[in-house]
Amino acid sequence: MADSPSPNTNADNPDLTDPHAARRHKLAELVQRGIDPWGQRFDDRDLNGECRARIGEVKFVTKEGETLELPDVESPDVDYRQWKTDNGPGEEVGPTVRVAGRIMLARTAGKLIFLNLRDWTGDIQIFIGKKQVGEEDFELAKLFDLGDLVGVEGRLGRTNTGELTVFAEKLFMLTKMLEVPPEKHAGMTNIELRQRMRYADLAFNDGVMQTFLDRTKIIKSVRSTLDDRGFCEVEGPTLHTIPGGAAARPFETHHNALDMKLTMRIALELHLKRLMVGGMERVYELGRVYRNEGLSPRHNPEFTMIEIYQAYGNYESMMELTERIICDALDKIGGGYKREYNGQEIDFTPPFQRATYAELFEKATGINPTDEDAVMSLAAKLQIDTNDKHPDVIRNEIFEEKVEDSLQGPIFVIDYPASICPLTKRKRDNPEIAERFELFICGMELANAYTELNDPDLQEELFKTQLAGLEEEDSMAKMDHDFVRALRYAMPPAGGLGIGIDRLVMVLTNSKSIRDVILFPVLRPE
RNA sequence: GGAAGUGUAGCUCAGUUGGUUAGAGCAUCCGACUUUUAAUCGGAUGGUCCUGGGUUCGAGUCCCAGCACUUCCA
Repeated sequence: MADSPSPNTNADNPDLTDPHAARRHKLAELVQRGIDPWGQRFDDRDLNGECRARIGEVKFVTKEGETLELPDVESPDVDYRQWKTDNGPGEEVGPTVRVAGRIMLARTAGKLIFLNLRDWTGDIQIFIGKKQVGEEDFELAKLFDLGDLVGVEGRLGRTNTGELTVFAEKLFMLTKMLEVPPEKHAGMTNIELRQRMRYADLAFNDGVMQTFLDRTKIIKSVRSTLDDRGFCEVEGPTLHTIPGGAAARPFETHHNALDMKLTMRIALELHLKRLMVGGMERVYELGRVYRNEGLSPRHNPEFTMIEIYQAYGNYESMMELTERIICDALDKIGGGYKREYNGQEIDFTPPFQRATYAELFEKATGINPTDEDAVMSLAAKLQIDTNDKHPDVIRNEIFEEKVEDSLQGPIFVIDYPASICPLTKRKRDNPEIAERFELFICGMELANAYTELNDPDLQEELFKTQLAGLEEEDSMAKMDHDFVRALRYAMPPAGGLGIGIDRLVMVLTNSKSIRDVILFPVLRPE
């Protein structure tokens, strides 16, 4: 692939029509002229975005010395050439700037070169005229290739079409690119290449940088929402001796000095609850968890989640908090509460819709979920394996198949069957129902919250009860004696909330795959 | 784990029923052009058709196996 240099690159007589060889040749040419192809300090520069914001400082000075404001060329009514004809002769005069960035496009027109220079605040056009920059710099400009990082010093102005442009006076080679850039219209579309070479994806594909900058904004926003409400961020261990807090298969590793098996964490829950016992009344952790499962557009083996615990709250408090976190994040990235995801309009205006597990089940299947015979016969019709399975497990498989995909949301599904929620407090008036909700958007589970179980004896009992029909790795029922001991020291009644950050970012940035919001998703080696 | 799809130049893609020397655009190189903006115009270079077998006079194309990716399902 691209990492093997072409055979022409080392030959004495390189084939200059080979793009790689041509770049190597120009590199050598730069060195020969005493120009460092890898650049030097240039941090006293102006960002392209700042330059664009200074467009108002560019004036038109007529031959008579009169200074005119320039018209707004963004307006379709303005023909800038005509405006100049009407007001000329004269020239545009703006402040001197220093910019740096990657050459995205280049157009030569005789003894002129136009560049589109990109930094992470956007693009700006560069005008390089042979007469204007002088022979030496013009020869340097001829050694520039698409993708090179260059610096330009010059005056801000406008071209005849009105475009804001840096009229170069001095050029700086900052770094040569030795690889060939992707196709300039289509970009790099091969999904595997984009993920393997995220650097090139970020540098050359539109929208990729914005998605990841939005991801950062969203995560910052989540933290600030919680910090503003007095929550304390902590860091729990990522190496666990007992993988707990979720139903998932862990990654296993080994500690040499202690000669013991360790597992990567699959959830944050049990350690955060220990901290609540210790008196951290509002606590959260935002971090990576690892689940040894298959890959899909919604699953990556390592992903980012946040878990939040609030003493003296319950799942109702967590619903309000969930809405607050999402709406604050939407405010930060802009674009309003009505957004498109996968072609559907999602309305995030709070409060989000709420419906119970039982009523959604009945609506989708026409069957009352407490009617065991009807549930069993439906399961048979759906060809769900019912052997040795607890009725609630079967019920939940039907729910996943018939209800979840159709939940466009945002909708809180509340009040789950208690037997599938071993870490959750039961409803006081109905011990069959757990105080739990899941937030669904476009059929995707985004958040999961409980009124947390804090009865140590009941917790111990639930750890011992393996639900019939569940594989061990699918069960949350893994005895953690220290956790039960912690509960005996009294954990306050509390609400707990977990949010899948990657999925939240997917929905808020309209990304179809979790791999579009994870910089370096898991891939097989090349 | 199962099914379907994809894999051709550095990148994006065509490639007919199996038939001459595998094409285009971008990029690259040469030439023209001092206000272009997906610049334009003229010319040139560039291929392990994913890998390995097989069928055939002849395979990018058909068959088998494998690899990678994508999507759907479990």
